[in-house]
Amino acid sequence: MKEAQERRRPQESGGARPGAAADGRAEVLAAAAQVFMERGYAATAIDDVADMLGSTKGRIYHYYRSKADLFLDVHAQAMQDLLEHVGPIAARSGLTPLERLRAMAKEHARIIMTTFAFQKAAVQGLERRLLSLSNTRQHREMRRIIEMRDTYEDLYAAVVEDGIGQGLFVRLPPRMATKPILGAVNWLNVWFEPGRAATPQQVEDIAVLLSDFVLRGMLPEGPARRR
Amino acid sequence: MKEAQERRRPQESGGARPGAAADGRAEVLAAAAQVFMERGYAATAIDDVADMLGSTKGRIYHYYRSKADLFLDVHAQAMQDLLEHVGPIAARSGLTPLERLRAMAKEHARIIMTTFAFQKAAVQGLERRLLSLSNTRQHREMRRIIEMRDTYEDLYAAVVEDGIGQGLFVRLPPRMATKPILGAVNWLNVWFEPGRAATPQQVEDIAVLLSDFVLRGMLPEGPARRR
DNA sequence: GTCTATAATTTGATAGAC
DNA sequence: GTCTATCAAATTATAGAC
Repeated sequence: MKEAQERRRPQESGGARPGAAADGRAEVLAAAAQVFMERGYAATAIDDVADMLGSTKGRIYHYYRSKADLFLDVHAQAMQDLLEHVGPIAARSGLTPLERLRAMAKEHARIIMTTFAFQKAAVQGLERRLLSLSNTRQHREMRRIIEMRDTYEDLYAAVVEDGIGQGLFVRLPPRMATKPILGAVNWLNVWFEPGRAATPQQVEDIAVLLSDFVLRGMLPEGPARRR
Repeated sequence: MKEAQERRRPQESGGARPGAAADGRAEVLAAAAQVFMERGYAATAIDDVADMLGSTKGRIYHYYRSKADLFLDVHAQAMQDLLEHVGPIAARSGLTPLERLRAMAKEHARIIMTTFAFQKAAVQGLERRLLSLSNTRQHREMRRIIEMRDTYEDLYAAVVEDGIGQGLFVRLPPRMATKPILGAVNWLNVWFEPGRAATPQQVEDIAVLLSDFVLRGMLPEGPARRR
């Protein structure tokens, strides 16, 4: 049974995206991200999102036609955040593949921690569950999101390939190498708790630890290391 | 009716755990793992599990009193599989921390790929969603599962600490170091598709790639490497 | 733009036949 | 041990008032 819960404010810790405008639609979106993060897509009732907003369903259905549309928008926003911030680093000139990979992973980690609700909701919903959308418009939007995700992975595959070509990285199939790289960082979505340990300094430390880890994961072992 | 205590091995394609016996309860459990994996906990209807079994609800409710109990058992089984297989490696004598960490991660990866339904269902349900179990018996079972998970992480923290003590690994807080290690491997639950790429050789290759990656992630960079 | 009220559907769980 | 039938609750989405 669903307990009566007091209404909370939107844009609580973890739910707010910095720079998110305060128009109605964005407020609804942020609240949805928060609740999807906490309960997952299927377990979230539209009424839960309304409660989070301190309003009723009417407000949500004014901006979104369905729960699936709402979720798709959260997911799209999450992917766009990644592409917007990591894309420029991937394209920046004057960096070695080492510096580039490290900077990309570090920024990725930072985005997860600072827009946690969106990222975590998106990762949870990455699933086949939504592939069964019969609605054409929704299905197109989902294809677009999957494309964004593939584009994002391409950024990593490219820097890996570059690093291998320059003899800096271990020789792995670039597409395969992106799996542990993204896995090590994306696992933040499972263990990170924005409530505690969310001072800027702690976020920075975690981002550095993770990005250094994945960089070392791509570096050949030093000759002086014993086995 | 109360629940039986013992559980045995299920035996389906994606949910296959090797060494299968075929009692009714285990069949139900394996089918549940399969469906939970595909749709997630909340989106799974008991009728879906019944369909997977080619039967009706009655069969499921004969063995389990609720959907939550069914899920808890899938989760417990997944954790037990990890502890049973990786625990002995963590305790084996005559291995350096390097060899030990690599063997542990490799076995972990292998278990994910060979008991995929159980592992993936468990990772998806790691969530806060189940923490709101009011039922006392279920709540106790959940505490037990969380304890298993903590115990499992301890295995990695211990070998990391050991390796740091011997000057083999980079100096990181052991608990923090386990995050990217487990993340790189557990990310398999997101991208691996047991349908394709599931020949024993491919499973082996992936396990080696991932375990080598996490090992390198813990090794200090060689002195001859340019930055 | 947001609310109340409600229709339509799904679903967890139980009872009792066989 | 499994099935059929059914209920009670929850939930998505809509209609129309304000």
